[in-house]
Amino acid sequence: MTEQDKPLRADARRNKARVLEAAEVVLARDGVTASMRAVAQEAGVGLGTIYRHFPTREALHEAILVGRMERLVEDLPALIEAADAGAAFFGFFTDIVTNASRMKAVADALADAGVDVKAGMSEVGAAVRNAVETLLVRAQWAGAVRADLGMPELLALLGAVCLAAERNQWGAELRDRTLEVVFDGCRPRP
Amino acid sequence: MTEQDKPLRADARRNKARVLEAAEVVLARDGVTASMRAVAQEAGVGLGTIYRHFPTREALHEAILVGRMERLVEDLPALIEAADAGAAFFGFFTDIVTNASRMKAVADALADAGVDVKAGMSEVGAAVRNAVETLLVRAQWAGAVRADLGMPELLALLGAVCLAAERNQWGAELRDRTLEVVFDGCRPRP
Amino acid sequence: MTEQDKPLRADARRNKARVLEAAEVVLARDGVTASMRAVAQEAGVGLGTIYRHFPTREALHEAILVGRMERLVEDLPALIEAADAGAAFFGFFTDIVTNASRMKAVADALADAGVDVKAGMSEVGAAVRNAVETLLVRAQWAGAVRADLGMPELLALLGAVCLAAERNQWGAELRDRTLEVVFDGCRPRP
Amino acid sequence: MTEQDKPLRADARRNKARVLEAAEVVLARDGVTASMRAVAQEAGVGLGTIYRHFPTREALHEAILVGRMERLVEDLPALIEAADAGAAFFGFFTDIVTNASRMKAVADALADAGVDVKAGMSEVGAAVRNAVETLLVRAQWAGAVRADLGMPELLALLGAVCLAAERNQWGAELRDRTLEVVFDGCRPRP
DNA sequence: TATGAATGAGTATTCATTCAT
DNA sequence: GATGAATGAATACTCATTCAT
Repeated sequence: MTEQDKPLRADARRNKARVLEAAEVVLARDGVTASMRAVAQEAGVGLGTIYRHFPTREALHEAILVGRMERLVEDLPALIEAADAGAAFFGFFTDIVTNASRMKAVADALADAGVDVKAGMSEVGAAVRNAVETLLVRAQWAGAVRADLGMPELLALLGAVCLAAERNQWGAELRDRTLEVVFDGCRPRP
Repeated sequence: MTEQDKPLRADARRNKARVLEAAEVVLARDGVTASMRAVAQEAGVGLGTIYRHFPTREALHEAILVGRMERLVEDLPALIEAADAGAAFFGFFTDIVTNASRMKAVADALADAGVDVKAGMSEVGAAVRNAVETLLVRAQWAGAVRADLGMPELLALLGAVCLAAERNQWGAELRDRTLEVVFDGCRPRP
Repeated sequence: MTEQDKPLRADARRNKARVLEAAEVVLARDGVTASMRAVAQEAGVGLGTIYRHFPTREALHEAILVGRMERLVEDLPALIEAADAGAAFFGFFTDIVTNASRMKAVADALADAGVDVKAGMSEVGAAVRNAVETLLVRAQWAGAVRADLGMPELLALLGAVCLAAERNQWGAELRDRTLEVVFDGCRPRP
Repeated sequence: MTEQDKPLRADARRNKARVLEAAEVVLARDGVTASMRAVAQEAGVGLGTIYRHFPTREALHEAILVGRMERLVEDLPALIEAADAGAAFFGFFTDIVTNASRMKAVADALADAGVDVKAGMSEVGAAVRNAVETLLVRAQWAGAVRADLGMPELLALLGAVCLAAERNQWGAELRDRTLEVVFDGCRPRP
């Protein structure tokens, strides 16, 4: 049994979680240029502890991305089973945008549109894309979404709106009015 | 009488332009964290030359913004006079997005929708917004754009698509397919 | 509970001392414009180590001041108890001037006569002034110093001689001859 | 006739004088670290003009020193001829200290006590020292100053008091009280 | 294992000096 | 002669990363 396979001690696992949580808070507050020291302080651990769990700053950021993806995936199965496929599709879209401020990285990942996925994120990323595709196809079958809407432009749109909503702090009204335009563009011409 | 009123010497003006050009290239390449030294090297000038024309890194970034705005404004009068108001509207939208890789800041500014514009950019920013509004109203009068589309959501959409197109390096096809959805959303329901 | 209360690790304290020592040497050699890098090199530590212990250049300079003051204060109680009040007074004066090359800042502080002392130095500065006053009064009672010599001019003289001795690298002979003139001026007319 | 011998054109001479004057003002205001640009602005000339007259920053500073020395020398012949040699001696000392705020450099030069005189200053510096020595010797002959007071300690004292008076902004009263002590130290024991 | 002290390359900015205009 | 634009070495300070305690 190599050292890599060893399960983490309880306190080590707890520390890893605290670091991740703190990193999300600090990145949200200070932006991508937030320092490792700031993360350590927020987490209440030493700098070395961060580096024990994440070998580089990049690795920590990537771990946050993966975490967000995983949380996203959790909600998907229920939506996929929903009766109203159109409502599920548009609702999912709206949910993501509404939470865009905590989803910047998700937006980034979605906007990547399948290219250039970072190592370690391929599985969960693929899971998300699969689920989105399922939502899309079901909504198209149900006639709620135009048949010629492809995944690339859907992901591109979703990513774009998330990015802008987070960056420019869209209010609820602006978000709803903007999404209404986008959704109308997604609906079949009558 | 002050130095501000004096026109720059020919070589100084040339250098200032080179710095701005280089800064656009370097910012596009390295992101907002690009160093002043990198800009100086790209421009082929000394570090001091940058600081002669732009007292701080912030000032340089703002100058880039203003420059982009100004270039944008130059094309607007012709569009406003165009016969086909709908084509002018959608064409302008497409133009901006097509050049989005060099227009990140424009997107920011547009999306800001008039809020928190840096000093010195208010005028040109307002000019752009005015022109966009004219294009919108004319396109609505011509029946090419739905009547209930307001400026806030239009600017939000425009900003979002620009931001994403620049950030994720959309290819021509992805861009066109995505814009087609957005444009359909802007058109009146038949 | 805070970091401030924690005692420094042994090596950290050693490094802090080395930095202070090196800073004294370098400031004496290069003047107040000495660079932080020069201090780091003299101390044999990295630049960052200096900044860990002293957040700014100003803070380092102030720490040197305080350190010198403290060393000065250590010697005072014994002098104040000395049998020969005149010898104690003139001896103290001579001691300070003799060490003037490492006491430039003390001179500044003394000459300031209580005005404009940096925060954190007021206490020790006041202690020095109190002790000097005690030495003076006792020497006057003992008839070794003229009764009309006040603290302001005493501190002014002390500061002046220290400043010049440090600045112009007085040799032992020049210092002694000069002090003899000053001391004669301090003695009562027979 | 080489270029070096050519007398300066009237405007050039005027500019040189303006630069010197401005440099005195700026150095007094900003200290020795004052920038050449600040001097140029105060003088109302271009940077290049300064460098036409003074090849380096050092040269400018030295020129200021020489100028101050020269002004000092102008007053000396009258003092040397004065009837009361003691009054002349102490009066000269007081005058210098009184003007110490504009005499910092003089103080520096005097305090050098004959060592390390900068090139170009040797003549005027020597003139000053000669005159001071004459004042001293005459005062000693007149019995107003103790016979064992040598030039080195006299210059050292003078320099010290000037330095401190300028640095710590002595008021008139503090200056007079302090000088009284020094002068008493210079007088013969009765 | 956890800590945080140490490191030093990298950043923005200033300023003496040169030289084209 | 005068100007001020250009230069780039130098400075204070930050921060990702390593490693002794």
